[in-house]
Amino acid sequence: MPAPKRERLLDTAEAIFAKEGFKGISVDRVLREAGVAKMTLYKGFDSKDALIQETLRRRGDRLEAHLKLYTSGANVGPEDRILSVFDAMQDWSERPEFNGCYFVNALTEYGAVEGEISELARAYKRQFFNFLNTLCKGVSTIDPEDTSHVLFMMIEGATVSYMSLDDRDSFARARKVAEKLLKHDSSH
Amino acid sequence: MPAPKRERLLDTAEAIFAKEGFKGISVDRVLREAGVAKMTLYKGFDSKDALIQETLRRRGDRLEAHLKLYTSGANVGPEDRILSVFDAMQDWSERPEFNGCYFVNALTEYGAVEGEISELARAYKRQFFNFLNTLCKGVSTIDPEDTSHVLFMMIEGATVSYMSLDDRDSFARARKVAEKLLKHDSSH
DNA sequence: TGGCAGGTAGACTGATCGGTCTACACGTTT
DNA sequence: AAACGTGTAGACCGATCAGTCTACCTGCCA
Repeated sequence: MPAPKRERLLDTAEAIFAKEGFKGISVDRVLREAGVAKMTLYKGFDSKDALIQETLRRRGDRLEAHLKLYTSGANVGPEDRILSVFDAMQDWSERPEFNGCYFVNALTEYGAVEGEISELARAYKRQFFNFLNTLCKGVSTIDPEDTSHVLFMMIEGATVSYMSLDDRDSFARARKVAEKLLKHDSSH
Repeated sequence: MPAPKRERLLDTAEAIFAKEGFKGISVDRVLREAGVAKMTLYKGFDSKDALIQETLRRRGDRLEAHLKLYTSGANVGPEDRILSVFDAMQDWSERPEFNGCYFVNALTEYGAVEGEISELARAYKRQFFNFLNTLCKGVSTIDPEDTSHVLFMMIEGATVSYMSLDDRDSFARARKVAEKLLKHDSSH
């Protein structure tokens, strides 16, 4: 499959899946909106599930790059590096393709049955947690294990609050809580 | 439709929808597992969507009763009332029917299109937020608006962490953070 | 005991699903 | 220009979807 068609197909698929879920969307719908023929899809991918898996990988890699962009400043302290994750997620959530966490959404539809999709989704969530965990290990005054779990919870919670209550300030609010926690933890 | 069949149908439907999502589940599957005939379903409900709506209402009412059970103690201070929401959710999450938030899950599949299902799901999330908000108004030393949003985020985040990282301690962890916040906020 | 009514089983319908097959269009090579 | 090969369009396939229809069963009242 020529690269531009493949790109268009994956971009369209990811956009639709993100907004409207996976199982309820037909491949015909994706094909129609992408302007791509069915054989073109099935030459490049084994199945609809394989297409979904590839959109998960692409989104995961894109999110990872986005996070690293925000947290890899040279002259920033470890606490600020952590706080900038919240800025990164706020920016991420303002993109039109955002509709809650793509991987969590995949898990609600595929998590009950073992399979490559649920494994991929879980792997990317663990990867995000490990990313937070590594950042926390740079701060000597906190328990990295506990704090990274708390940070993970706050970011996931901000995501859900953003979506289900239309709370546009959720990430800023979560960031403030994180600031408080990073300060207070160091005081005992 | 006789009451016991209706109950069995709704219980089975809710259990399957909770574990495996909505759109990917056929009414035939629900019928088979409930041991109920198709006509019995369609005498009692207009459509699959109407059945889903009723499961949302039932679960919402059940969760509300569960929360009130935990938070309506007579001789409990307002802070402890708030903290007991985390105990309630931990208990709730240990039930076999738990698989993340039923309403958030419904929103990931139906949230993009206006409809009765997404409206119901959003309404129950707002109701939960309002419940937290009311509890917060009983504590004079905090900003109820801000705190209830933060509590909402933490509970939703604990739910996602529980599901996607298999973090069985997420609600206890979130409760500890809430304790800290309720104390610290009162000190300035 | 006869007849009526409510409820149920499961065959059936048209639409739509994921996936395949075929016929052809077009750029490249000779 | 002729022959070839890659890639595409869309008809097509069996399976399955949500929802309906019909034939029957069963309990109830006369």
